[in-house]
Amino acid sequence: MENVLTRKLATLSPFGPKDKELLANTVIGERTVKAHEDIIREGESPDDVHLITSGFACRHKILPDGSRQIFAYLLPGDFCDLHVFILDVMDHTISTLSPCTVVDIPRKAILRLTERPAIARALWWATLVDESTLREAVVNMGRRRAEERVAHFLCELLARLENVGLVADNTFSLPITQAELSDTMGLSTVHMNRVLQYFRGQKLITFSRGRLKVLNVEALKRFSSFNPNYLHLGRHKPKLD
Amino acid sequence: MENVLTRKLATLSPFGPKDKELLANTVIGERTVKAHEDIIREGESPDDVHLITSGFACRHKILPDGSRQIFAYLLPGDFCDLHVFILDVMDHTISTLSPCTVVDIPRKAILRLTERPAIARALWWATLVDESTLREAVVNMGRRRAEERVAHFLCELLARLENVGLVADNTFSLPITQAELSDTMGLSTVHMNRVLQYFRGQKLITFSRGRLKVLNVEALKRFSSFNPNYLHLGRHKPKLD
DNA sequence: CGTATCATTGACTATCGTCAATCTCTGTGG
DNA sequence: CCACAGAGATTGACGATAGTCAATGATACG
Repeated sequence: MENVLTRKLATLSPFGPKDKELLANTVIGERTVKAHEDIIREGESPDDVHLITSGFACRHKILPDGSRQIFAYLLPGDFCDLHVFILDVMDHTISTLSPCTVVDIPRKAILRLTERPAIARALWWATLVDESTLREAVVNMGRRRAEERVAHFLCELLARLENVGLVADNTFSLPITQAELSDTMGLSTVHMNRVLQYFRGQKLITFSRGRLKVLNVEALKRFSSFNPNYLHLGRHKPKLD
Repeated sequence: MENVLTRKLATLSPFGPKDKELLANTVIGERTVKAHEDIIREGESPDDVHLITSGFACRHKILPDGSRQIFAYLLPGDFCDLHVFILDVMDHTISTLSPCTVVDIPRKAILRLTERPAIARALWWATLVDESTLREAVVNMGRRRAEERVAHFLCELLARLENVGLVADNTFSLPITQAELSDTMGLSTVHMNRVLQYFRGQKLITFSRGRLKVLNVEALKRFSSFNPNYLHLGRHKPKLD
């Protein structure tokens, strides 16, 4: 009866059977979305909240000159747009990077979920981790050179995917193009390619046909001075008094 | 009886007299903090939430090589660390940039505030706008060259300060050094200086002795393709059904 | 008036982007 | 089975953007 969302949130907040049942009954009705389609667009004001259950999606913006910046990866178990409850209009677009399965959750169902304190806390936790991840992205873009930046990003992806059980033997599916990676890292495709070549030469990674293997996790972390604190993956100990 | 917080939040969520009274009674006991002191440090787990009532503070991280990245400016009316309710440990440091006045709000008082739905919504709104601002910061760092980047940042600052009534004649107090600006923009101090020289030469701004004047707002916005949507400054229209 | 901090400048270098060509892989139709 | 097309990856040559180093000016403050 467990789904990807329950598995993710349950590590944070101790759920009772009633919480789990409510979550299980909410995450139903998956639909598939092809690669490179929009899930929700800037300016829209959707009535459903979207949850990714498989595949990769991303938050991004397109600038007037046509260039694009991706600023967040949405992995299985991630909510796309919880914030439209408060900020009525989307200020960015969410698109799939690979084929995805998505669950559309009606507003009302979310309101029912947030009546359960443990679930509300877990959802709030999820938004705050998104924010923290963005802060680290700013650090990454502002103060690290291309090689360190990409290494740091890969460490983050490895940690996040491990957390939802999608890594085996330091290998995970990464079904996206180098152009998409460069839009993530704020680099040109050419430079992105050179960074990847460099990592291959250093025997740090292999990456082909949508699968990425980290050959030397410790070296990659050291190289990018990766510290996973900001992901707040450990078990949560709430103080509510 | 109005304070900077009430003024800011009241534009978002319609407050009743009881809401306002509660807010007024919460924001008491200001203390002053000198420039360049930490309000709360990475790794700490404070029992109070901090609210800036005057001056400039910032969120930042220091990297192992000693370089620093500032990723958010905290202006009067901004909360520093609402998130420690959920993420028990700070993952970054908050320091003053100028002398500040700060209010320390006990955990319990925040819990009491969040029992009022209008206030809870306004606080949630504030965190989501922080997040949205961070997304724009990533775009700014990733896909804009130094000149546009700085121009965009100045437009954002102007808009945010206008929103709390701290701008007159397109002029505002910006009591920080060029080194701090460069840590914000991910640039070297030398390059930061050159960008400012360029803007002065273009008659876009003046900036000296801690005061910044935007001489041509429209040109600055056009130059950086500034679109204030992401600040969500308009009046909030909640859908709660 | 001396000192410390900040701002400014020039010369040089490193990092990264652009352009354009080529290569590789994959899937398709004959 | 092979030729071909298209997308993505890779490479080299070159140029633009931004960093580093080091010296010099300006300003503020005791």
